[in-house]
Amino acid sequence: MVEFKVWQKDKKTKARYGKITYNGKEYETPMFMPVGTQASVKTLSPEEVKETKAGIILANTYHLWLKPGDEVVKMAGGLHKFMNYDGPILTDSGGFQVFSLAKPKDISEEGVHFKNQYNGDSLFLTPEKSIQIQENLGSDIIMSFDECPPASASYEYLKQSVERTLRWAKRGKDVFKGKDALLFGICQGGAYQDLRKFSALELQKIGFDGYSIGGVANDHESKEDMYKAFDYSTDYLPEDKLRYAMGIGEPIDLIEGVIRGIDLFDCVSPTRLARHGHALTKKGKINLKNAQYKTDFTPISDECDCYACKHYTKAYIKHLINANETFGARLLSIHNIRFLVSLMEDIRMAIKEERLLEFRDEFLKEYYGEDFK
RNA sequence: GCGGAAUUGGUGAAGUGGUUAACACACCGGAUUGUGGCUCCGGCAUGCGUGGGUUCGACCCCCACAUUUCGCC
Repeated sequence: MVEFKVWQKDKKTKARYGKITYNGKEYETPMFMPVGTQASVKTLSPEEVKETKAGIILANTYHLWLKPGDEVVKMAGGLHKFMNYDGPILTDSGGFQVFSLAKPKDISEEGVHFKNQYNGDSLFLTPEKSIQIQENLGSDIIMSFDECPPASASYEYLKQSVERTLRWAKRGKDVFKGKDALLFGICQGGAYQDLRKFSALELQKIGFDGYSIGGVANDHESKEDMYKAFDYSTDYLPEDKLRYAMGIGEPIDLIEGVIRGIDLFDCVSPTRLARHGHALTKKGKINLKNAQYKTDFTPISDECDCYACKHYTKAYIKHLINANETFGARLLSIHNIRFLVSLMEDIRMAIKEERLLEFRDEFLKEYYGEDFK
């Protein structure tokens, strides 16, 4: 069972420092959670994930439902046993994937019809089914099934979508067994204050163990709108529950999110960037495919304490990426995850020392360069 | 020595007597935010072995030379 407590609130911002307890272990928040879509953080073993000091990892209802099937995972004894990970596991509801990966045939009050991406079968996912799958998976933090409309959706569409997502959230809560897991509601409403407020307050009437902020960072949404969505959501969410910004992982967004009162973030970016040859550093993102690194026999970062930086050079990792060796993606994934986890450590320290805004300015100046406003 | 074939960017190669030489790989950049695991988007031959000629116009036709390759003595 996951338990959460806020330990310290920042005086100048909405940031909070907190602790999650799980199986006798403590995990500090704000926290970044790596994504292990198909019961695996791509290219990494659970030991390597732990070595980055990441706590919670994500898995996906949508993918695991289709392959190998939640019943198989249940037979294996749940995700923790199946994938040999004893830390907390959060599962996404499949809401986002249904809209982003499958082409939904039709979205009705009852649920969503869509095609299985692997074999074209017609499938039907409902709020009840999503919760049931997540319980079969043995998830510790379960998401409500929501509709995730594009950032370009009209106010009218968002309004009716928010209302339906609330009804779906209620239906999910009604079938949720509540055994050893938390259930989160998902706040939607784009960048509209009234919709976010309505969504946040209505979700609380249903009552959840934590609240997610969804519909952010969708199709080229501006940062301004993303931060509005954060603010308009957290302004109306309870102080004593976890807040989770879904799919957010750019360093600047993590910092701005924490400032706006968010505790949890997840993102595919550290591992995807890694597979494409990019490394995150305090001086910005670098592309190891660039010719300049061919004979650069220094680590990605001198200050980084990750396995990749302690033992390997940019030139070697570049060679692995160029040669299409998976070890390159693995080293970069370790580094990038460690980078974001370490950024969160710095953020938590800054909250504790009451210098979060100063920390943000220093970080951004170094990350984006002197000319950053 | 004689006869045949070939010669297009880093590589493999398409190509037609008529404005900008296809495509692929490699290479050089960029992208990537609730993950379809090698993806997506750009750039990249001012030149078609060399030198002549024919033609309004030639990578494409003709001649010579060079190189490669095959066959024969």
